[in-house]
Amino acid sequence: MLRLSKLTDYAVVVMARLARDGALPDGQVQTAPGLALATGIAEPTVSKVLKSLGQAGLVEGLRGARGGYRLTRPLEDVPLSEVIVAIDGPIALTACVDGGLGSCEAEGICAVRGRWDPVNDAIRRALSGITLADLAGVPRRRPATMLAQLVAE
Amino acid sequence: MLRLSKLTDYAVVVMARLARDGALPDGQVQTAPGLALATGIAEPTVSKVLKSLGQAGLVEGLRGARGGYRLTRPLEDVPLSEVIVAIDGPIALTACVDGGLGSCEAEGICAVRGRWDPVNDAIRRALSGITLADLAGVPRRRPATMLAQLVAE
DNA sequence: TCAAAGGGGACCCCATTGGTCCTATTTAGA
DNA sequence: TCTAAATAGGACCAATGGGGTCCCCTTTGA
Repeated sequence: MLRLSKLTDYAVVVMARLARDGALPDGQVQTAPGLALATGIAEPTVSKVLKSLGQAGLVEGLRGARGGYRLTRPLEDVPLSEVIVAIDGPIALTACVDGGLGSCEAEGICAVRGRWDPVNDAIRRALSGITLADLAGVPRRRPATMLAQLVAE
Repeated sequence: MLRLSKLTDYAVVVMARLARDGALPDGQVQTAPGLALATGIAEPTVSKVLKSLGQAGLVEGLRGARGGYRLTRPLEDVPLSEVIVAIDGPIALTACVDGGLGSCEAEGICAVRGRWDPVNDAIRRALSGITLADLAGVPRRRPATMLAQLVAE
């Protein structure tokens, strides 16, 4: 169905919540349990998502008592593609692409070999053109009706 | 990993092969077993793919002895998005989107509710801009180096 | 009349993903 | 100095759904 993982969905929700609650760069932090409560997502799952986001540098985790998480960038500066990569790994629509040689038994006769690249590029571009600010309910710089056009540019 | 199904990959390969072997609109037909042999994909799988493509109107199946399949349109006129829809169903990145109300327990507090639409639109546009001719090794109207730009338009 | 082909399902298996849990490590505050 | 609260990291389990196979029916040319 060409769907992205639920975890990625959660990641967007969590980051949007961080922004809404003021956990901005150099701002106050929000704890994982708190975010779980606020978003309705199970606490262990929230933690898991935040860990991945932390490794990707999209959020900053402060350890210890009174610790928590906050964004490292405002939502407008976070393209959706980065979140997807952080959670799901590299964006590549087919196994062929990242597997290299030897991963496909039909290699010799495959008529489409190596031709998925433009597709992957197109998807990456589309997803890079959308920021988390577009997805969250926070103030946007442009009217909503223009989003589709922007996104398709 | 945001990947599309293997079946879709197979579908593209099979359709490219149909074109290459002259199974064009109003042309000769190719049998499923023959295509399996030519592509290296298992015969039952090829059949499965062709059935789906047939239901979507992308290929035409002629029954009976000397039957087989042929394209209903040249590859240039088949956007990749149609193939994906034929095999995988509607292009919708998240369960939220097509599930309607009641399918998400966090509905009340979800900050991203209903905001995935621009993402889905962007993906659809990107995939509609690529035709099977771009993916197959068949003669193209434009130099390969321009593909990425075209695709991203 | 037969054989070769497509049409439409049912069916099983397994890989991936979602989700949970446990154990370190860090750090503010009493 | 000690404790509690929090992140960091990873191991682990369960289930969904997709890949793949198979079967039976219908159609049709020879």
